[in-house]
Amino acid sequence: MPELPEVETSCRGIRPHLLGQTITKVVVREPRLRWRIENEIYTAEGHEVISVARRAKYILVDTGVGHMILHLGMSGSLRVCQSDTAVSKHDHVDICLNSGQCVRYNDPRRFGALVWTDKAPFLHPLLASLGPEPLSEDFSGDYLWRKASGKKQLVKSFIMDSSVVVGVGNIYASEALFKAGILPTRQAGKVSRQRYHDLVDAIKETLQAAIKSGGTTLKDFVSTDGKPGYFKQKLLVYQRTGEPCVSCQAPIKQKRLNQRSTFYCTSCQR
DNA sequence: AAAGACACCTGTCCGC
DNA sequence: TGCGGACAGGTGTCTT
Repeated sequence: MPELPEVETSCRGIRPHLLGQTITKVVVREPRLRWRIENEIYTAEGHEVISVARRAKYILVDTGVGHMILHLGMSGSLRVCQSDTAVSKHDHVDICLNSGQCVRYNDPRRFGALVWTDKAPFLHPLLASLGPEPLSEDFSGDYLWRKASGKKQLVKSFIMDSSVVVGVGNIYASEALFKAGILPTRQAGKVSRQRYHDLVDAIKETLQAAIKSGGTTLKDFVSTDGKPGYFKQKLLVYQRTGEPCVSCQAPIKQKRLNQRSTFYCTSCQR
């Protein structure tokens, strides 16, 4: 599920259940995620959760003696349930709490990760070379324009590069480029400064709106599996191949760019 | 150095 | 109904 809004929603969903709780047990039923879950993860047992934060699409759980770094990959999800709730297929990990609840990690494709670090999490190799958060002030039109200078890469690939900016996944890359009126096949270095300003605005708007919609599913996060259907209804181009453009009625086109499906309108995007 | 391809995995859907 | 193939929200690593 996870684009950034989904990860943010998951992070907000689990935070109140984790904060101030002691981790009584970490149950690993299937250690073979993207990387094998190392035994160090059990260091967390007996320690209190001090904070739950998000950086890019990583969820960071601070235990005081180290951090859990959690990633949901393509198909991962988290939910909060009682520790004795029957497990379902692909429920790989439980983080059990003294409240009797646990955070349960489910991931059919196992592209996700659960990593332990006893150093500052931002120094971890997975996080060390990440670009700015898309919703921060550091992410501006000027920043993106300067960064794009001389790049021959497609603008879509460019904004999906996590060293440029984090959290722009395949869905929102198409969506934001449509809103900004930029063809995904443009070379990054050939897009004007003004258009990068428009693109940054579009990325921020798109992500913010999605987080807001994700928020509406927050209240029943505990009881449901936390799968929000928020984006489907608001998507302007993604998976709308052949359907009329919301702006000009021309049929939406689809093309594969760097092995990723890409959706756009040839008359609204230049 | 930069850009693109590939790999990791399971589930689902579509055409034959 | 079954089977093969394509595809799916990510991203580290390998190859050009």
